[in-house]
Amino acid sequence: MTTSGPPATLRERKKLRTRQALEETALEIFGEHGFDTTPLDTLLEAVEVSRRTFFRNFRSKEDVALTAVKRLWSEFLDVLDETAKSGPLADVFRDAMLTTLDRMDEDWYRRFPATLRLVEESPALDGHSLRHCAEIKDEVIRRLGDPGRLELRLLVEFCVAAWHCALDEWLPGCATGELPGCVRRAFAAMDASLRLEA
Amino acid sequence: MTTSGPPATLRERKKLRTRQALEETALEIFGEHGFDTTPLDTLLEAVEVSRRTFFRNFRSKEDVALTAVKRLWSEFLDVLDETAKSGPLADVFRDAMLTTLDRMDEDWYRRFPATLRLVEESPALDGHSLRHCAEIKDEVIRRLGDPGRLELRLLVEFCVAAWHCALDEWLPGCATGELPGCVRRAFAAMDASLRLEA
DNA sequence: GTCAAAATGCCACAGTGTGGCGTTTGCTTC
DNA sequence: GAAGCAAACGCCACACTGTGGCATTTTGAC
Repeated sequence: MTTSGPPATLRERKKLRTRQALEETALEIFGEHGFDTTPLDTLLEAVEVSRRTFFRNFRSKEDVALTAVKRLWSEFLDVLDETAKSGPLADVFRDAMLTTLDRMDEDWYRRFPATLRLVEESPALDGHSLRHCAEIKDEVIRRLGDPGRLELRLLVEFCVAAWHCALDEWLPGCATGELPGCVRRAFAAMDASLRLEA
Repeated sequence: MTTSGPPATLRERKKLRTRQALEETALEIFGEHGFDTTPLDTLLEAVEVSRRTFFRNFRSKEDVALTAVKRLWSEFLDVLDETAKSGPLADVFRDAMLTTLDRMDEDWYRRFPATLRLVEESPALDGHSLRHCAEIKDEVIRRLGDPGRLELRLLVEFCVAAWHCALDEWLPGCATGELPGCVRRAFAAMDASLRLEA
């Protein structure tokens, strides 16, 4: 990430440790026994924290499972704020995503595919994921121009769709270095898709 | 709807009545007191059915609130099965949607906007709605061609995005006759959106 | 060392969704 | 029309998620 200066105080470091332990263990346990079928208590016992503490760190059971996804989009918005917007907005979106992917660390590339597999298996998790994605779309729109502009809304929706298609292509193999290629292919196909005939 | 021959037996009619009463009353009550803030029990007491009976008719609290949305997409798939697919697939999608809208009755045009307003207010409902939409997208893709085809996936995502934009434009006024116009405008804007510049 | 603030744990509660089981109600057959 | 059968229903109890109150421990500051 960009601006994650290591917390000075011992208290903050401790709190961060339990947060990370929850995120990490959540992926392990949910990945092994399924998200819907594993009670939250199983995670709490494994990390040895009370329910109260958990809900002070995460809004819901889904939240802790989706940290990798949220981190990606959070970074994406940061990148978007930094970059100069010029030329075709679809290219701006694609390049911002490529930059974002470049900034993700090794640990993220291990957690992210695991998260996607959880999302595939659990409708509840998928719903949460889609909902979060919708919020991000609104933010992206606000950063790219006039939110009331119909074409802009369509464009952002389409870019996110291309991103999801790229993920679908990438997920089976999950080779870290291939994701940018999948993204480029998906964005390159956007034009042809509109002209697709039966 | 198309193939809804009125149920012959008394038992089926009775069951249908409670189903409809639940759907109708749900929109009233949730619309008045909010979806998240209204317990399911309030609905159950109003319609005078037990929780057990409710969950035999609907999968969840969200389910009963989204019946109008589900009915739309169900009809849309039916229309898609009936129509001949030729020419640009984006046009096929748009025309199928226009046909679907034409088939909806007056009652639906009263419930549907009310449902959309509920979805706007409740993240949980929105998540369920988006999840259902994703399932429909897969069905549509299967009906339009090769599910593995990247361009096809993109196209369907884009068409659904256009539909949602049409709804956003329509929702404030909600005049029944204007929805087709909103749909045409949104689909007409698709081409320009890809070429949008900063 | 002391005191204030923050984080935690424990307890109780509301709300959603599921399963078992006995009872009612409508359908069928004689 | 009466008996038998199956579907729908209501009641009860339970598991799971998420929230609020409150006492306790831990940490940082003076």
